[in-house]
Amino acid sequence: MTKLTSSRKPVRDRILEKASELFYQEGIQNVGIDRIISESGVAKMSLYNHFKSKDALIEAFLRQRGESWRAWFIETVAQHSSDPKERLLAIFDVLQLWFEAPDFRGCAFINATVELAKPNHPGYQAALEHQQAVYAYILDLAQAAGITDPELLARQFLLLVQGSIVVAMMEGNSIAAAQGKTVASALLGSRE
Amino acid sequence: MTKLTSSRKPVRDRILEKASELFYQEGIQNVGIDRIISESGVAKMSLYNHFKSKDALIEAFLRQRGESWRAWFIETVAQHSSDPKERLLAIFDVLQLWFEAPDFRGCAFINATVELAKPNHPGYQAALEHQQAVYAYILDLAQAAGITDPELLARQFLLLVQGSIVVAMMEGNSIAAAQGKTVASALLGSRE
DNA sequence: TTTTATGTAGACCGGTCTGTATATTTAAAG
DNA sequence: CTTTAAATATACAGACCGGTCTACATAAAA
Repeated sequence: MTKLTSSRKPVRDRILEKASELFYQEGIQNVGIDRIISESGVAKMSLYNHFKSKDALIEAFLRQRGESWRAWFIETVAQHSSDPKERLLAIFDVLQLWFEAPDFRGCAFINATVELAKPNHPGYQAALEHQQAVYAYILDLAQAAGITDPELLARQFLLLVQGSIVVAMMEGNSIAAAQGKTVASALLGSRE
Repeated sequence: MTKLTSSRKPVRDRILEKASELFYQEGIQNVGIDRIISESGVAKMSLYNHFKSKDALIEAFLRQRGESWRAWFIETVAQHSSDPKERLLAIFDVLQLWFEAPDFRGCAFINATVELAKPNHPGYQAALEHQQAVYAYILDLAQAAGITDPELLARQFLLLVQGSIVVAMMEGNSIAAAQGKTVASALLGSRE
């Protein structure tokens, strides 16, 4: 008969999945290796077989989360509209959806830079690359929308996005998203 | 003769001073009690004589830093201009000054909420109160400037301020301040 | 001078942390 | 059936953590 434990998925995936959940939810430093292995039902040696250290696991967590978050975000924005300019505004509708998720606890990458503190940590670089990727995505939208000086607008939007995330996290509600959208509207409107 | 050690200032002040420096610079969780006592030249029992626990020390650090930061910020903005509307823009000039300080490592209160994670931590509430105080200050300026719907503008500015801080911290430079100011200008301009 | 308060020095405690070593089981491939 | 690779369970090392305890030094107040 098949195993009773939840060992359907490969061991590595189960470790990374549980680590992602705990790291994001409770903070990287507040979650120990023992928590991860016990809650994912895996032996400690299996973890160190797939990841050479906790730092390596942290980096894997950040890189995987970066990819999946951006995929979700870009896809959801695309579903809101096909017009680039409308998509720029839809960014804040999608942010609001995110903020309202019960497990929302801010941006994993901002949080990681705060917690890891040292810029030479492998996870720190992953966080920077994520922020660059988000900027590149907004820049794409701005260029597709025919905005003059799209780089400036993308940077302005980046500030608004990050500001909304931080305020939403600290306050524990989603009203920052709608307020960010009003600023975004003003920025787009002042260019016509 | 007077003591050779740097025991000019009261013990409690020396502890709090060094704790503030280390907590902000390297992160609360990355700094242990032993570091604080050794670098401030104080006995461990003295620390626990003045603060009942590390958590209490963290809270004291945040409350003291909140007061002194806001005092510096408000004063420096005031020096930039006496006109309320110009002061709203000067916010971002002062932010830039802050970002360029060699020891800048983001907002101690955002960082604290990320690190402490648990909203029932005594330091978490202190961080929320700081954010409220900053909002109240911006609201004051907006009202003095005769802005219509000053509450909305203050919230919009709060997003910009927090966004600028986060981006400046992650990137390690101060260009987010000037870009935040362009958004602030657009917001004020679109109201005339 | 004696008392009292404050600070120092350092050992020490229980607990937790990351990471390793070892011995055993499982299961698939030959 | 045998071999081989992967996962398990568990003990353990070594460091570090927050926090307590005790013994001693200092200095001002009585």
